[in-house]
Amino acid sequence: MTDASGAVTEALQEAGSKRRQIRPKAERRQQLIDATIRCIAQHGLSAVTMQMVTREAGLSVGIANLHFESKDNLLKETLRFVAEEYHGGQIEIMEGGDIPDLGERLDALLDFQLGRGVTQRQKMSVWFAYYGEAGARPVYQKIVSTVDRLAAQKLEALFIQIICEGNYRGVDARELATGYSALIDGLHLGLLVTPRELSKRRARAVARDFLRRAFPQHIR
Amino acid sequence: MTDASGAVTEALQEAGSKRRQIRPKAERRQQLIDATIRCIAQHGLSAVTMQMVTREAGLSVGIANLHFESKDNLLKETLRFVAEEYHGGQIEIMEGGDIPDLGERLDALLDFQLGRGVTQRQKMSVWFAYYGEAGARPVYQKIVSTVDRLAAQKLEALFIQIICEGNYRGVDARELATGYSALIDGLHLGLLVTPRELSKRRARAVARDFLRRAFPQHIR
DNA sequence: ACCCAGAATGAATGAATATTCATTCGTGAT
DNA sequence: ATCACGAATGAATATTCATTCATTCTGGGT
Repeated sequence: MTDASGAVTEALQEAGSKRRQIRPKAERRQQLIDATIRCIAQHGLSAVTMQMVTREAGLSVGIANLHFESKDNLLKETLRFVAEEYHGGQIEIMEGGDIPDLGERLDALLDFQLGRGVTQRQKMSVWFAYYGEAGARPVYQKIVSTVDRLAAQKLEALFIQIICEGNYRGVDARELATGYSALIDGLHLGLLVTPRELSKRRARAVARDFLRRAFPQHIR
Repeated sequence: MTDASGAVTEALQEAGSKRRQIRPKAERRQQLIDATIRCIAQHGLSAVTMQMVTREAGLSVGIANLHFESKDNLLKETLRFVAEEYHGGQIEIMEGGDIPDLGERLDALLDFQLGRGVTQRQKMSVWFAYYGEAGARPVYQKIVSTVDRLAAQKLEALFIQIICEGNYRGVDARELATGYSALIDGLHLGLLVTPRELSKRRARAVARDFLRRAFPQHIR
């Protein structure tokens, strides 16, 4: 019976019913964060309103202030979510217990960074919307730099392993890691702002080229 | 006498006098654009108000709508100014009639892109604030991609010259240009968001390294 | 000296929006 | 079946902000 009533509820909601649903706090929070991401991507950070977000989430305006205390906080938590999702995925690959071959691991990283999931316009828009405000908002800066630092360390560690394994000379792991990260960021930016000039395919080729120059034995 | 009265006026204004000054349209426009840049850098694009901009410019609120027809337009024109300033400077160097040596020209480009003028927080903030909104605002996208395309062509042309001169093999000018542009963008982003982790000095070193790998004979 | 075109002002207006809170209603416990 | 807790609602409030425009003032032309 539960299933049936669930289906009915869903149908009613899609039809615009105002049937009220009580759900756990964590679920509502995620629902609102997801809606916020969609709104930022579609309308831009500066145009996002609470009404817009809650309508997108199919909820009432009051709910946002119930689960997050303010709009500011909702935006902050949304950034935290996106940042952790992106860097978390990266870090998992870089630590990569499941991919022993270092060359393959690099490829997996590249796939993640320029593959379907991350380069969806939605996520990129959100990412850069916050970067744009970071100059003026220390809170955003802190959230981003915290996860960023960790990812940078992991990347450097991976590069060091590769340098050892390949016995590469005259290569500074740290500098290379900085360059690679910057390159990926720049490519994301290009994909977002000038998708006409830069295809995903080409972005991947460019990044791969960078790695090939540095680690010719690992990237063929 | 003109000079003296100018000095007096300035002094009065600094002291908070409300003495009214009539100035040519072009000058007022620039004054407002400059104020807008400062406001975006300090408060973030989404927090900028007309009151804020006009106060920063030392003018009344009405004036902004006199010279630009709306806030939207003021923001659009400000982006156009910043974009043209940045790309104009770049293009001038790349065409570089005054620097015949190609290696030196590359160095000059690097100096411009990661030197004092461009990497001032102010300019970078503005730059990325707009990028952040570009996903949702076709107008911004168009302004940026127009100047971007031109700069990309010039860079490619310069790289082709260098490849010929150095007789480099297996290097695709277009792909390299894409990579270099993306790298510079990414470094700007790093300088803006995580200045603690990335100094200007290191950013320069990273970019130089990229060029050295590609054109070892030209960059020492 | 005096005009007056039009630059500049800023109080007033109205629209947009974050936040509040009195009320409603679903749900699990009894 | 009933209750009571608290999740959910959305109309109302207070604030902020873009835009307008009646008025004031400047400076070049006569």
